[in-house]
Parts: sequence; C-alpha cells; structure tokens
Amino acid sequence: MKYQKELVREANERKIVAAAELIFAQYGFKGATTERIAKQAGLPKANVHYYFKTKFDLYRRVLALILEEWMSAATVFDEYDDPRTALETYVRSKMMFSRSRPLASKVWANEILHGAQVLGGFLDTTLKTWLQDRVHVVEGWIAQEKIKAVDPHALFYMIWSTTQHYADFERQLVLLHGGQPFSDREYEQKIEQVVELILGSVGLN
Amino acid sequence: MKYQKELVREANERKIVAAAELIFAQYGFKGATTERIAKQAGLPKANVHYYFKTKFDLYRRVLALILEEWMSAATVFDEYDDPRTALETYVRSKMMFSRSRPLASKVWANEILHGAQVLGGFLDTTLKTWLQDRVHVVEGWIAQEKIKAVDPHALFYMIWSTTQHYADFERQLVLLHGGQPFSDREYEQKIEQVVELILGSVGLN
DNA sequence: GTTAATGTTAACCTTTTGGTCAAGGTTCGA
DNA sequence: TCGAACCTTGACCAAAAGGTTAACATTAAC
Repeated sequence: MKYQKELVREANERKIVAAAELIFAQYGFKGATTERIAKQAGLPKANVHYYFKTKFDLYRRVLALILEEWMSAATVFDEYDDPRTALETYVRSKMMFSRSRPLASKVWANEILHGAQVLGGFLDTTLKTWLQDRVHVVEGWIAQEKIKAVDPHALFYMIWSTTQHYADFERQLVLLHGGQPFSDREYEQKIEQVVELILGSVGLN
Repeated sequence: MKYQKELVREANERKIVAAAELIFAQYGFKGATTERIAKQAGLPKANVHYYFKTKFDLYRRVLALILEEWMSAATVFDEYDDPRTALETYVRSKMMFSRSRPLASKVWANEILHGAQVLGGFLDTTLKTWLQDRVHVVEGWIAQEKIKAVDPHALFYMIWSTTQHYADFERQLVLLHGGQPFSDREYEQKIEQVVELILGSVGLN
C-alpha cells in the first residue's frame, strides 16, 4: 500500500508534467513561463519548483516521458515480416500517435527544430541503432523483390515527416480545412490516404 | 542614383533581417533576444530598434520576406501540364529550397508549430486558394487516369512535410548520418530518392 | 503526542530583456 | 555654411521571469 505522501507527489508531478507539456508545445521552451505552467497545473509557482528544481529539469522530464512513448510505439514495426502489413501497421501507429498525442509530437518537433540540445544523445545512439536495424529489414525486402528498390532512409524520413506533420502542422491543416478540426471519421480517412501513398511509394498497391 | 542614406538604410535593414532570421530559426521568437540579433548583425541593440520599432515588427518582416520566396517558389508547379514533370519539378524546387534556405524553413515551421499567429491570415486565404486550384489540377490528372486515384490534399501535405523535413529536422538527419552534413553530391541523391518516392506514391514509376 | 520528514505558499530577490532617451555624428539640399 | 533630416550608440528604465526563502501545514513513525 502506498503512503499518502507518495500519492500526493505522484499526482502533483503528473499534473505539472501534463501542464508543462501543453505550455511547452504552445510556446516553446523559452516562451513557456513557470508561472504559466503552474497556473495550468492549478498550483502556485513555488510548488512547481518544489517538485522540479529548474524549468530545464522539468523540460527534460517531459521529453524523457515522450521518448518512452516514442520507443514503445516504434516496436509495432517489428510485429510483422510482410512489408505491406509491417509498413501499414507502422504508419497507422504513427498517425494515431499524432492524433492522440499532438502535444508530445509538437514538443519533440520544437526540440529538434532548435538543435536537439537535450535529445541529441538519443538521436545519435538509440534512434540511430533502431533505424539501422530497420533499414536492414527494408533492404531485405528489396533484395527479395517484395518492394521497389527505394532508399530505406529516405522512406523512413518520409514516413516520419508525413505522419508527424498531422500533429506539428495541425494548425495549418485545420486552416486549410476551413477552420474545423478533423472529426474521428475524417481522420480515419486521412490515415487511409497516407497509408495508401506510403505503400504506393514502395510499389505496393 | 540612390542617396547614400538610402543605401545605408537598405544595407542595415538587410543585415538586421538576415541576423534575425538566423536567431529566430535557432531560438524561436521568444527565445531570440534583440541583443543577440544585434550582435549577430554587428550593430548596437539601439540601432536595431531604430530600424524596427519592436521585436515583433522585425519578426513580421522576416516572415513577410520568407512568404514572398515561398510564393515565387510555388509557381514552378504550374509550368508543366504533364503530372510527372510537374510533380518532379515541384518536389525538386521544394528540396532545393530546404537546401538553400534552411533558416527560412525553420522560422516558418516554428511559426506554424506555435499556432501561426502571424501567418494564419495567409494560410487561410492565399495558401488555401493556391492549394484548391492545384488540387483541381491533380483531380484532372486522376480523371484522365494519368496518375493513381490518391487524395490530392494528402499528396500535397506529404510533399510539403517530406521536403521541409530536410530543413526543419536537419539536426536529426545529420546526427543519423554520422554527424556529417550532406555534401552537395549526397544531397542531390536525397533529392532523387524523394522524387522517386513521391512519383511512386501516385503510381508514376 | 512528539518529532522528523515532507508538502504548501506568499513574499522576495536577482537577472534578463524589450524598449527608450539624449547627446553627438553624418548627409545633403539650398 | 547652415539647418533639417537622418543615423549612431552608451546609458538607462521598467517589467517579466526564474528561482529562493522562511514560515506554516500535514503526514508518518515511534
């Protein structure tokens, strides 16, 4: 059984992290103020600093949690051997991530856009390894003539950028869509269209 | 013949705008300080404020110039009737923009990521119209069975995101590429690969 | 019930930063 | 050469913002 204090700590940290994610997504690291984060979390600013020594610590925590989600979402790529199923599942998963966690995607995009000061280490090690392994898988498909001979790196970049675009450039898409956010039904269609385009790009129709 | 003062003004504004673009790209609007912009431009801060009343005015100027470039780059789409040539030319043009003006692309991405406060009006009007017209062109191609029946909006979003990714996520690509920036020769190959993927996505091989 | 550890918060401090000012310099037409 | 317009810049100011403090409240262990 957990102590009350432990529960209080967990609940407060969760509230603060959720608030911070929203504010960082909206304003960027520098543009986000601890005051605003505190208000969003429904706590006084000093309380935020009690749980997180500095704004930068809080930012790192937010990114670390997003990183975790990112990694666990990436595992779906390995669940199928067949290129069509593997790619389709992966693209769907990434599209769903953009839909359900747009704030996470935006914080991530902002971090990389401004030089990946915090995530650089991850990109350089874990992600690099992950990508190399999957590139080999794709090369295998190409060798077996299961898909067209495309550049695997370029393919992954296209999948990442296209799917993340639906979160990071949400505002643009909404404006081009007449100011209305996509309904669940409309978004399902977007997913289908993206899947179709990606599969088409490697010759799977 | 131009007056000397006119030349001074033009030269200084250019210096300031160029510096501002760099600093906005690196730090975002809020993260950029006028002091830093001034230093980058090689001028005292007060001089920056002499030419641009506020930081926000300067930001708007930077975006306005980028907008101009964006629009004039977009015209290449209309130069050919044939889908293969039109798409290939457009994708190449966008890839070259990412290569030659990565800072512009980053400032743009940052602006939209954080809600398109300034560019909202443009997206909602000029870009929306531009897109609708080109969507009709693509629909024409589909009706004539020149390309696969894909969703034209999704196609444009994919082209935009994929090509801009090479500027906006430059840092990630470089890290995944072993820390080395792409040479001109390597980048040419990247362009080919992206063109191939995009053409493939609409069934042109 | 006493004590130690942890949580809460208003008030405060310090640094950063966008922006102003005033005094002096430069250009240029008359 | 004189004066008006424009350019230059160090010093300054007020507000914003990250972070600290100290006093008080609550919980938990004995």
